[in-house]
Parts: sequence; C-alpha cells; structure tokens
Amino acid sequence: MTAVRHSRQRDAIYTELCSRGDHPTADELYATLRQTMPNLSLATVYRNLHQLAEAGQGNILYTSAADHFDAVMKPHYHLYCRQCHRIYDADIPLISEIDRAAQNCTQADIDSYSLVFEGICEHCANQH
Amino acid sequence: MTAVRHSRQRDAIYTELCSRGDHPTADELYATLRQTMPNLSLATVYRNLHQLAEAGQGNILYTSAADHFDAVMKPHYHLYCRQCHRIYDADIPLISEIDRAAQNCTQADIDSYSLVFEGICEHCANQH
DNA sequence: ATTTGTGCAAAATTTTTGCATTCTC
DNA sequence: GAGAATGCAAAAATTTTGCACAAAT
Repeated sequence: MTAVRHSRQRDAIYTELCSRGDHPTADELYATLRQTMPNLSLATVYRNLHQLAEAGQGNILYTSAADHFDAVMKPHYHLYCRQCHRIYDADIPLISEIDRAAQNCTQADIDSYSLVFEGICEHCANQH
Repeated sequence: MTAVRHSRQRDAIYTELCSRGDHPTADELYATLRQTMPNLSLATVYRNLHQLAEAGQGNILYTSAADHFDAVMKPHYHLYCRQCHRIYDADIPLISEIDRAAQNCTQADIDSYSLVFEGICEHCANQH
C-alpha cells in the first residue's frame, strides 16, 4: 500500500481540477495555477495529471496523444482497449434511452453523442 | 452546392478508412497507404481526414489537439460544446441500460464507459 | 482556365524526458 | 536520509501551414 504523497503543486492541481466545472486541458490548468504559483512548470502539471489518472483520482478525457478517425457514419458505439490502445466498433445495439435523456436535457442543445466503452478487447484477453 | 472532388489520394484514404474495423490515427493510416502510394504525404492524410469530417463523411474520435482532464470520480456524463470547445459535466441521470448492454457484450471485457453528449451549450446559445 | 489538391519541408502545438535540486515522509 | 517531486530546458510526437507544382472539373 503506497500512501499518496503530497506536495504543494500536486494538491493545488487536484484542488483546482475538482473545483472547476469544466474540464480543462493541461495547459488551461497550468495557466490558472500559474497566477498563484508563478514557478509552476507545465511538465509538473502533466506528470501529476497522469499520476492522478493512474491512481484513480482523475480521468483523462480524450486521452491519447493522437486523434482517431472513423468513417462509419451509421450511429454506433466504440470500444477502447486499454491494453492495445485501439478503438473498435462495438457490436452493441443502440440504446434509445440515451436519446431520450438527451432530449430532456435543458443544459444544452444536444444533437448527438458518442459512447465509448472501455476495457480489454478479446484479442488482448487471449494473449495471456 | 459544391460537389465533392476526387483525387487518388482522397479516395484511397476514404476507402481505407471505411474498410478497416479499427479506428486508426492519421499516422497509422498513412503507414498503411504508403505501402501502395509511396509518395503520399502525411499532411495530405491530415487534410483529407479533416475535410471528410467536415463534409460529414467521417468522424474524428477524440478530437482536439489537447487532452482534457477531469477529477470527478462519481460516474457522470459529459457535454462537449461544439462552439466553445469546452467540456462540461452533464446534468443527466445515469442510464442503467448502458451498463446492461456492456454486460452483455461478448466482444470485450468492458468495465467502464464514457458518454459525451455533443451540441451547443446554454452559454453559447445565448450569445446570439 | 480555374479551382482544388499534393508533396515537401518548415513551423506550431502538445506531451514527454533527463537531470540537478528541493521537498516529503 | 531515502525516495519522490519539481523546475527547467531539451527532445519527441503530433498537427498545421506556406508554397510551387500537378491534377481535376
């Protein structure tokens, strides 16, 4: 059991991340924190963000340094394999409840959504 | 009405993208296509990918050059505003049908998922 | 012919790393 | 004091751009 270490920077990053309603990029976070910690380094922000994500205290949305492209226009879901970092089409039927929920949302004018399941793909699971 | 132009490269990119089950990065696509088009340029791949996406013939998964981070661990959904490119927490109750669907999937061992709704946020909608 | 696309190389962005120093436990 | 975290600057990796030339309508 490794206790999570604390540092002024890490705590500030985590606190700031929790207190914001939006989901900033590392750079946006850095820009904000820099106002009170002028010596903060962007590398520290990156390091901590990834560490937090690994420790299960944070999430990386839109992870991966590279964008992934898709040509299938028929609505469908995706499957992200945590092991091989590939994205597959999920063989999962559309869920109408999601559209219904989007319709009922007053917070924004939603016209689509993307659903990405995460786990270990068949191929990687069989590699043991 | 602008007809979509064709070029050897664009057609090859589109065809390859459609025929693959995975969702390659620009670079992966480039590597494959290069085998039959040795002069193909990576820049061309990027240009066409974005063009296809704009024309509604393709999708950019995990778009945006920058990763977005999130500290809220309680499961929740996200809202991506196409106008301001920000990501908000969606005020939408959890949909149990999604978990059920994940459970039934034999294609992979799914343990989580991320749902991102897309549209125009309240704030941007009011700016007109 | 005119417009649009391509390749190449250079620039801009975003993210990661190496290393000496500083901070936590 | 040992191990971990930081800052800085340099390196990688990813994406975009400028421009001369080629291709498409």
